[in-house]
Amino acid sequence: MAADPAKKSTVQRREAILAAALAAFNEHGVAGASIEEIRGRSGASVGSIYHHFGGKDELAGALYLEGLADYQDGFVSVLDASSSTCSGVEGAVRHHINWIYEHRDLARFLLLGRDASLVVATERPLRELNRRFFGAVRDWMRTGVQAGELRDLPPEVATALWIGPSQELSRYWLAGRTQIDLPGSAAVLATAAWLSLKEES
Amino acid sequence: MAADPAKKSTVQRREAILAAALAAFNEHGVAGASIEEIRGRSGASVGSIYHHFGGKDELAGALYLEGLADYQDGFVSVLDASSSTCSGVEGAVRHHINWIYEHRDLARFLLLGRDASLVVATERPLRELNRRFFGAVRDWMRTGVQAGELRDLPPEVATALWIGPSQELSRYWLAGRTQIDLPGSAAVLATAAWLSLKEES
Amino acid sequence: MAADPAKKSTVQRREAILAAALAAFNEHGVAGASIEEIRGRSGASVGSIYHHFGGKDELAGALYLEGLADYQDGFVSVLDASSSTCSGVEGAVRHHINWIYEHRDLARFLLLGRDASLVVATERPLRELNRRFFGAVRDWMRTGVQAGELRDLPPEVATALWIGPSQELSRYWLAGRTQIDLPGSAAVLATAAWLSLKEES
Amino acid sequence: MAADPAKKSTVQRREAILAAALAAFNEHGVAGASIEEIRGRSGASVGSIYHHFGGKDELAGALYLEGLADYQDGFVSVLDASSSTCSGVEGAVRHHINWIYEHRDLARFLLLGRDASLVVATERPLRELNRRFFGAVRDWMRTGVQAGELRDLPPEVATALWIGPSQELSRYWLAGRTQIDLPGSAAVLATAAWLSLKEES
DNA sequence: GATGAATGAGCATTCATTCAT
DNA sequence: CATGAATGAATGCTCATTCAT
Repeated sequence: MAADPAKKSTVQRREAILAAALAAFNEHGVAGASIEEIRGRSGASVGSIYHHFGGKDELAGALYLEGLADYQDGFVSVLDASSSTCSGVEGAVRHHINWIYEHRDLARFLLLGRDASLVVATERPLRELNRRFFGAVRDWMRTGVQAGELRDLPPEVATALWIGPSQELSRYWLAGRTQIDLPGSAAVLATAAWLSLKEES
Repeated sequence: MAADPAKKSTVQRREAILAAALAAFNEHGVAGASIEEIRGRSGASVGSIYHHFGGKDELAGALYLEGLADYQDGFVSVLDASSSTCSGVEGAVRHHINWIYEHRDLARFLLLGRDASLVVATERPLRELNRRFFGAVRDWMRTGVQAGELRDLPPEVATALWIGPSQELSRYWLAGRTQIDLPGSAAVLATAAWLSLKEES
Repeated sequence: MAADPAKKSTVQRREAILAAALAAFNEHGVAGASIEEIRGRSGASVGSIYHHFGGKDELAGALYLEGLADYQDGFVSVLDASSSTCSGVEGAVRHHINWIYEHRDLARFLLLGRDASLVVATERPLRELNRRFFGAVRDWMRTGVQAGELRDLPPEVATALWIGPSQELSRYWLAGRTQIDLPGSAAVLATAAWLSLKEES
Repeated sequence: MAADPAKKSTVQRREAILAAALAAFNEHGVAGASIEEIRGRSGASVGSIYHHFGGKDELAGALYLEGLADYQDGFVSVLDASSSTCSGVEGAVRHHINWIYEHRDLARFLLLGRDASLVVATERPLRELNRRFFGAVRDWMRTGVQAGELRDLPPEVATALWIGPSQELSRYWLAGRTQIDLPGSAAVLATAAWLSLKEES
């Protein structure tokens, strides 16, 4: 018997709910979006949403963690695949710009929507995710420092110099200033990042 | 007749409400904070809050606009008082760091709390405020560009390079990473900003 | 200016809610009654119910405690006013029957409705109420025991012999067996209680 | 083929569900307990519970009727086996105390949990059960009255005098006053019952 | 200006019940 | 007979806002 094409699989249902929630959260914020809206957008029933995610905050948490993990995985992959310190620094900037450009809705949620409820609902796994990511990044940077190619800066300062401008420009772009050419700015931002981080010879 | 020391003046009442609202908004977000909590923290009555501000969103808007205006005024003052392009760029970074360091609660609200409801309640005056601020900053930069001292970049990109790293580090700091030495990082960030913006000779 | 007769005072509002809740709880149990029903019966708004009582369980608790306190006060008054041990024992039985007969709805709630939620919501003041009541009753009985007029029994057993039959008959009556003549049974129950409790000479 | 030891027989499944339901009902009341909790405690699936009992109210009804029938059967057996009116009256009291002592969870459900929903779900068979039981008891008492050994009292009053004190003490005990010696009080309660019911010579 | 009781729309969440597998 | 995902009506409760005093 062939599968009923009108019937969604469990996985499809889950993803439909996530997509609907992302749109609703971006429009009204997590606190401002109602389950009813997510229900309507996703085609799922209220009970099904609760069955899959347990509650609105957990739903927001799932979105946040999935998005963050995807971004961080890509970032680390770029570093691992880089042939030089310079290309690693610049490649990470390009990945940053690129990821946001290609996942704008998710990026909007990650960068602009930091709601108070999120912190609570995802604290534990979020910490773990960040611990691993920042650990990996710091290890990579330390190698560059020891090779005399990167300035020896506090990790947070180095990260801010590296990603801060891209992050800031992305926020402008995500907030709706459509006249910004985000991908077109990647080269300038990448070069500037390397200029800020490299050890002066 | 002597003033009743237990009776707050109108101004004091207003400020008590603003302070209470700021704390509540930072803890739970604008949408998550209740008038009841602000009432309790401020010692004012529900009616009094409505009398002074008209509603929760307007209260949030007042906080946002007051904070933003103060920050922007300081920024422009630094530029106006600077004796050189370099000292203007670096001074603005120092002002940024300094203002956040000295107004951390307000800064937390401005940088981390961007709630959806705010946009609606303050759209008009917010636009006006930003229009003036960015106009003044662009004018100042244009002068530097024409003098051959600043790179000719799209305004948003220039702003991102200038303030992005400080903004990013401030976010880390405001989010609670207390091991960060924010004021101590000002010099590095200021120098890096100038390095990113100055026209290569 | 005369008071608007259509406007209920705060006290009247409170009592209207209590009366509506009592009826609803007796009909469907505390868990089965909805706030909506209490709202409809009382004429108050949902918010007003919450303003006055804080929640459904607290509302049930308030009813329970007020009813119990009234019953217990009457019981102790009878003992205090009795001229002899025999008249005290018998008078208490008559008070028991009489109180239930005259407060049948409240009695139904107290005797038949013991919901799980009640225990939690009223635990502390309920304990205190019972502590005082049973303490007073035991003191009174102890005097009778020392005078050689009452049997020396464990307090719970004495109470059971004293009030148990009246309680049981009241339950039948409250449950709806309308053919029972509750007041008319008081004499028999009072005499039997004294027969069960008095020291055989 | 050998039976899978991990697989419960139909009867075992049924009893596991009944036991889980009894515990859940005693903890939260019938209205307050959820099928989900019963599912978790019993190890059965939601569907299985519905297959065996049809619904929550029917489940509660089955527990109630099974318990009541067992209690009543024992009561009537004691009367039938009694060699004298006195030993019948006293034996019934002892059976009452004993049954509750040995079936405390079931007794708690029968005596303390009278929920509104029960009445509806079990009305018909419950009436029938009680009709037979009270009919048998009244017949037995009538014989004693005609023999001049028992007082001629309205049946409900006689029942209240007979069982009321035991019932009342049992309620205290079931409610958790663990310092009560229930079995040890049987003799006193039995003697008192006979004293209350016997015709004065 | 200040107060706080009253309002009632709106919302998250629960839960009995069904049914396809 | 067993399973558990799906359903959606029902409900307790919150909270911004109003307004008579």
